[in-house]
Amino acid sequence: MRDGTATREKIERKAMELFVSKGVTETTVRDIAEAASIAEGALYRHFRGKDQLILELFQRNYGAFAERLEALQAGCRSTREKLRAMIEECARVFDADPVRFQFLLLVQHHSMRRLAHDQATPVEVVRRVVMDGMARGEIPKADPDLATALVMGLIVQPATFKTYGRLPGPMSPLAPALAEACWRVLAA
Amino acid sequence: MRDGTATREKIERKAMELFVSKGVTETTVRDIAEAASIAEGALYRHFRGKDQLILELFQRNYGAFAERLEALQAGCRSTREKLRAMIEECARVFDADPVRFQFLLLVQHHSMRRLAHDQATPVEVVRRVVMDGMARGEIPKADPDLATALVMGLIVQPATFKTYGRLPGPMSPLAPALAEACWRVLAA
Amino acid sequence: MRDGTATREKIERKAMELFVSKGVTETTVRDIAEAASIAEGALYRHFRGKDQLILELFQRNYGAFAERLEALQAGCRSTREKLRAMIEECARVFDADPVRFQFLLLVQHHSMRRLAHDQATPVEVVRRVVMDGMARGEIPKADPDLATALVMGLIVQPATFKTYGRLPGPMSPLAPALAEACWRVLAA
Amino acid sequence: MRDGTATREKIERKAMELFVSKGVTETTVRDIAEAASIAEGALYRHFRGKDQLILELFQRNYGAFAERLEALQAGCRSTREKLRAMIEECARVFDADPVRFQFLLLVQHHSMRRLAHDQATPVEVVRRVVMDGMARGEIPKADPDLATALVMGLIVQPATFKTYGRLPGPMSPLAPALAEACWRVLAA
DNA sequence: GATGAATGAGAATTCATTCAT
DNA sequence: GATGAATGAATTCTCATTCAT
Repeated sequence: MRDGTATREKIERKAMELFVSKGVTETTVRDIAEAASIAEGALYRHFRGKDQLILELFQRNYGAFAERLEALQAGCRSTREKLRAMIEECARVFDADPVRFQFLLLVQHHSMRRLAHDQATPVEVVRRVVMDGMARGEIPKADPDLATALVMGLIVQPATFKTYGRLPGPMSPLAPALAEACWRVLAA
Repeated sequence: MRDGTATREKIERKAMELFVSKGVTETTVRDIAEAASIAEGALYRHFRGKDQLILELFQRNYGAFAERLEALQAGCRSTREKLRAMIEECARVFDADPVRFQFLLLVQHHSMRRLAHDQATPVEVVRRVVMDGMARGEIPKADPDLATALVMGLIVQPATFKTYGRLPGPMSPLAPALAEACWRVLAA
Repeated sequence: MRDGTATREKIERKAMELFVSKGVTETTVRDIAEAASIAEGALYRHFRGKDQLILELFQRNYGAFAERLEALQAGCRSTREKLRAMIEECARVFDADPVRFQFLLLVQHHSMRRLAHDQATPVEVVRRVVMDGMARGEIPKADPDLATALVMGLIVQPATFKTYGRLPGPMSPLAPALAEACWRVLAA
Repeated sequence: MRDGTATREKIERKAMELFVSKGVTETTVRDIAEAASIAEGALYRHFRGKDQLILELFQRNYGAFAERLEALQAGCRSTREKLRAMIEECARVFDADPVRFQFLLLVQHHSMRRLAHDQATPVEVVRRVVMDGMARGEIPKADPDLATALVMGLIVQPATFKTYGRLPGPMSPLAPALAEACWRVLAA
């Protein structure tokens, strides 16, 4: 294996899977190495340590996710469309790679503090869309943070239910209903 | 502290505080013992071990919380009132003892599996209220699990925002707005 | 073993012995634990880690040694007597506990930086005696640092020779010769 | 660098620098490879391993140093001149390449055992000069090992002081004073 | 000859739990 | 009942060395 990139990606994937299924602290470096079929020490050629692996995994995915949401909302005219587009994207990501989505949910509070201050986050994108909607009069004025919390809750909690088997099947078919729920919550 | 009960309660309280502030795995038995001003070994006089402490803490509080919600909803006529009463109770609990509320949020997925199968949970209480509402025609028929997820999201996410400082102040003043949001989401 | 003091002292002694015979980095915590007949983890109840063990061992012994030299020189009238008293003490310490002496020699440069700045060192005591002697006219004026180096060399190198078996027998019988050598080097 | 010799020399030099500044055990093969701008594995093309690198470095330099001292003393008539010439050479070597000098000081005890038994050492050269001086009546008869230790101390300790910054400037200007000190120590 | 990914045998350290006092 | 020293297994991480490319 001349190219370490393949190993690195295998580590990342297996690590995310284990973090999600067992918990971050409960997953040992040995677990990850075994799952990736490499020796324990090999991991350290690719990541400075477990912490940095977690952080890097989080930063890259969280940032990319935020950017995708940002691009999507920027391509929509109305606030309602923006919300729908973002929710659809969330559902798409969840279905395409549930582990990735759950990983972000899992470590977000722990890794958030160590995030670069200028890095965009999905929550901030949602918050900005909500505030813009209020500024433009498309949504009645209200506490933007509470509104953001409500929108996030309507997305995150169904995803959590799906993760723990309380809701069966893929997420995407629910997207329209979630978008509708968001709109009802925000609209007068 | 002539009575072992006082020590036991101190252990429980300090343990919850540490679990919430540092994480469960990150909190050591020594941490708990120090915070409770007892020797490490003394903890084992009151609990079989760390795991059992966590489980017991979770079971008792989760169960009691579910019972309170159950009693409240049973005392209300309409589904709308039931929801409002439950949300107010959640907010009250959060404000009265944020640590306890956050602890339940924190370990719910981890400890859930080991829960006695017949034990009631807050989620089940909410789910039953929602289903009853649909059966009674007070709420339009829809997927009851999705509906439950949405209601839970509208409660849990604001609490999470408060926990991480994204939303200031106590939770109770938000209760009416959350109840209203729930109703809009559930109603046709 | 209710009292941890005995264990602690056993750790300190065995650690010094191993450090001197194998080298500091080459001595593992397991080596020390085995030599002290305790489990590896037990060491950490007495010392925060290997580094702190080394530092504490050094600080206490180096400081105590400096104080003994200081007290001895203070009790002497002339510079010549001061030097002789200090050299005799060095030889006595070497003979009474060669491991301790060699340990100080071994880690002095490594641990010196982390020494509290106000802590006295044997080198400083010697340097002060030399400077006083020059100020009082008992020794011809010269570079005090070079003079200190020469005196130290006349003590340390024989000790090193003894350590590596180039010089047999105890150190104390050599003390008069070393004191005489010092005086010749310093005197006009 | 078309010639492997250049690479080998770069490895040797950088290794010595690192050994002196960080310690031998604390210097990793990777450290050396990085400093020498080669890949980790490439080092093994030139040396069988880290240990052999150290040993080779030591043997060659220690032996060459001994030979230089031997040649110098052989070219002098009196013991006093021999000592002066050797001390001047030590100072010259120290000033020309302090790292090399310090490296020898550093690993001498560690590497000494593995030295070929017939290889000359600087200590032995000094010892022979001292013994000859006694045999010839130029130095009063005394324990030749002790005398050797004293001479070595008067050279090594100032070098150590210089290494750790206790004595400023180059070593060569001190040579006459050191030679004088040696003579006083040895002479009746 | 060079590269650097991979190995695997430890290294230091942590921590739930036990147990002598 | 309480104490805290001791245990021992597990964890993260290091590093000399090997080897496929």
